[in-house]
Amino acid sequence: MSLKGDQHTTRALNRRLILNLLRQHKSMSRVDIAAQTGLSSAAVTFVTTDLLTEKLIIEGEASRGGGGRRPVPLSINFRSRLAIGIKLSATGLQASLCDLSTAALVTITEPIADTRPETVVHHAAKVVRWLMADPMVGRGKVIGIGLALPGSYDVERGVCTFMARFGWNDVPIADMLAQVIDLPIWVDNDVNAFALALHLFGRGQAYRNMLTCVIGTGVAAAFITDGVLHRGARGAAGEIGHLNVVPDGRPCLCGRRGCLETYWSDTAMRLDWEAHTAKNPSAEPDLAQAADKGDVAALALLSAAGFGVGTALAAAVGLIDPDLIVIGGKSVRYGEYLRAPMQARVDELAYKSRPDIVFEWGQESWPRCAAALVLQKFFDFEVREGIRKNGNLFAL
Amino acid sequence: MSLKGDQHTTRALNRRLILNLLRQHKSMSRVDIAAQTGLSSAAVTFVTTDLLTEKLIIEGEASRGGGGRRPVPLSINFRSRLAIGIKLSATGLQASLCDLSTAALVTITEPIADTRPETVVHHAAKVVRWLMADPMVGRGKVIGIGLALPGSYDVERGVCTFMARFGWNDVPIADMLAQVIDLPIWVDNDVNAFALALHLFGRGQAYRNMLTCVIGTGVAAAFITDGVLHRGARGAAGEIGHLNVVPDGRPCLCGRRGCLETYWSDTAMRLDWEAHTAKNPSAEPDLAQAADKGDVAALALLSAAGFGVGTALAAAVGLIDPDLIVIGGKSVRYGEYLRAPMQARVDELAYKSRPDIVFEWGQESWPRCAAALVLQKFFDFEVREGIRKNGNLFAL
DNA sequence: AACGCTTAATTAACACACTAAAGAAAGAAG
DNA sequence: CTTCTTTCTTTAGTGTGTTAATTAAGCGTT
Repeated sequence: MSLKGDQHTTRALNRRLILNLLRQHKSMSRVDIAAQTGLSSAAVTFVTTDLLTEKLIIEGEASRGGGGRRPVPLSINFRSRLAIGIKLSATGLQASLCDLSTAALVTITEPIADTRPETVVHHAAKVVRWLMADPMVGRGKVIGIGLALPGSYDVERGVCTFMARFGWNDVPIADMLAQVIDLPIWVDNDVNAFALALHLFGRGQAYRNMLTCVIGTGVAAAFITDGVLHRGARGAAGEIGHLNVVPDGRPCLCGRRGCLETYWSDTAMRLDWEAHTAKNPSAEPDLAQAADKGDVAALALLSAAGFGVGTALAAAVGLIDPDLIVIGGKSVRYGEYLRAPMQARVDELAYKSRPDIVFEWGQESWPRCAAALVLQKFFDFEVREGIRKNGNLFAL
Repeated sequence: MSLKGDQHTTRALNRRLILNLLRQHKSMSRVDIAAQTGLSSAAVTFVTTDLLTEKLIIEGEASRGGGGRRPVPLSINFRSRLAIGIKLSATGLQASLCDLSTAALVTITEPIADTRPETVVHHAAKVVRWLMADPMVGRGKVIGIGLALPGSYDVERGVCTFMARFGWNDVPIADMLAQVIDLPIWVDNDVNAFALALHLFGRGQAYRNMLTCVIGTGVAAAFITDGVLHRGARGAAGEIGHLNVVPDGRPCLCGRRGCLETYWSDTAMRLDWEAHTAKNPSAEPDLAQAADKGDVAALALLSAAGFGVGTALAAAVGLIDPDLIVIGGKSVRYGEYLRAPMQARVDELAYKSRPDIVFEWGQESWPRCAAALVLQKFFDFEVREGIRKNGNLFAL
């Protein structure tokens, strides 16, 4: 589905261009924007006055004392709109009210009784109502809800096609939420959300090709190709956790054996370490602290994990040729003990390119990534009422 | 680099939209186009009269006898422009004069004395002059030259970054050719060209996500993500031939050991079969014919190859989630003997999606794919003089 | 054969968003 | 205070789209 062009398209294109420019460089004058975009200064005035009346951007104080009228710095008014990001996991929901920079203003967690879609919808609606009641939330300020799922989501059809840990198959979760929440809802796979968040505001901002991987309950990847998140034909792209690494190895939730994530997910590593400490009562019970103390077994475990994940990443690097690899998830706390062997393995196997691996994760990363699902639409598309109903797809 | 919008952008967008619609459905009336694109019928008239005066499309005879004025079928005038595609390989050049459907009108081969860039440029220029002298070539009919290289090419910088078999490193081949050929020149990796050709006119036309793999002198992949060829950060995407499949295995041209293509490239299989027939003089010397005759060793070899390549493809399938896998290259002649075990292995390992594998290859595939590099620009961009110098990038 | 009905394609009137160029605003320097 | 410089805005003109009316082309009925 290619893009049809009319006047509104032109304006939407330039609006997006300017908004994204301001997102990257935090502040620019109108002439700077004109020079950077190739637009005439008049056109910049037209678009920016629109954005100013919508309060989406704000004018700063002119400074710089070189001769002539001083340029007025423009910057995005990050607090002008808010987004709610919800991360769904087996333990429950974690939700944040975020501003346009994905800064989390309020965060709450909500346990869920069971994993049925109806239950999830119920709790999600409750969480949204709670966050919407915050005094920061003015009329029309929240532009949408982002939901990040630990499973496959088909954006075209709007259904969660598969989520092993929840037993979901073809659940139209977006529609179900839309029945109880009167706001635009954007759903996607959680690692896709991570990739988008990094591309919009994180380390990946400067790069057009990026590979991301989250090591937590499982191991999953996602990647940005030429500045666009690649979701795959059925929204199933980024699968590396179920790569077979040991023929006839440990049984996996997916029903097969020897999958990578049965060995090198954060959960698997924690269980392995627990088994080790059970046999060696003198060992430090926390893997990260044990590594810090120089425990040889702990270092060996993390080194093996780095080697194992690095091997899988190297294959992905050959295929995708990313500028950068970003790792997220709970395992990020192991830091260099995990990163260094991973980088070494990628460097060893990589043929033509050797991208850097960086670790990036925080307490509120998941719900912030979920909020990025909303912001992605905001910065990439025209934000208007009815965009969801508007049939004009904006995909190239 | 996002797209700036002005009047010309709008027209270019709609022009491209209509041109691509006509490329896919071979013939459509103006109302059909209007309905499909969402454009008003007036706009369609404007654009199509432009295209008609440029002789890019032609009106057919109205037929259909249902009441009312009969629609005039429009279709692309495939012979109105021509493109020259050149495939470079260690043995020499193969070049074709192609029409807009990549149909090869004339094909020639030219051996090269050595693999130095200067030599290649010399022979390429000679081949172009020869093809341009064809009586079919009218003034301004040839819209460009496409060159497909068996190595990595960085489209942004315009240099061949790496080509092992030729000993090339950072060779600015496009500029070198531009000095002796006065036509727009588009260079890319050969497997990328294969993927583009399939996406434009081959089996991949209906799909937005496709994985392609060529099994010939080496083994290499390329993929289309969301309708766009993914080239990677340094133009090095699609590497699978140098995946390590046997630790400390056969030595490879790349300097390492155990690479996939040292076992399952067409060349490697042929050599293996030659070694086998040397020991078993009664065996059929041609591997494909031996398989046809039911030779157990031949079938085992092809089956192992299918298993080996299938294993690598399965990893790529998990990552990319393609609609379809298309295999090209000399090995396509082994047909089902190779395809069936390959498909079986992908089906076995694939987690969420099991795309079909199809074989597609012909005598003139390489130069036709090279010509597709030119046509891609033609159908994706506005065709105008000076497009190469025009700084307005058209990438989303 | 004339007339009306239907569908396709074109034309006319208007709207919108850009560019180019002139003008206004805001500060610096003489 | 005037003049210069630079930024930003306004105005006039162009291109491309939309809607609505018109013309074109064929079929069927009287």
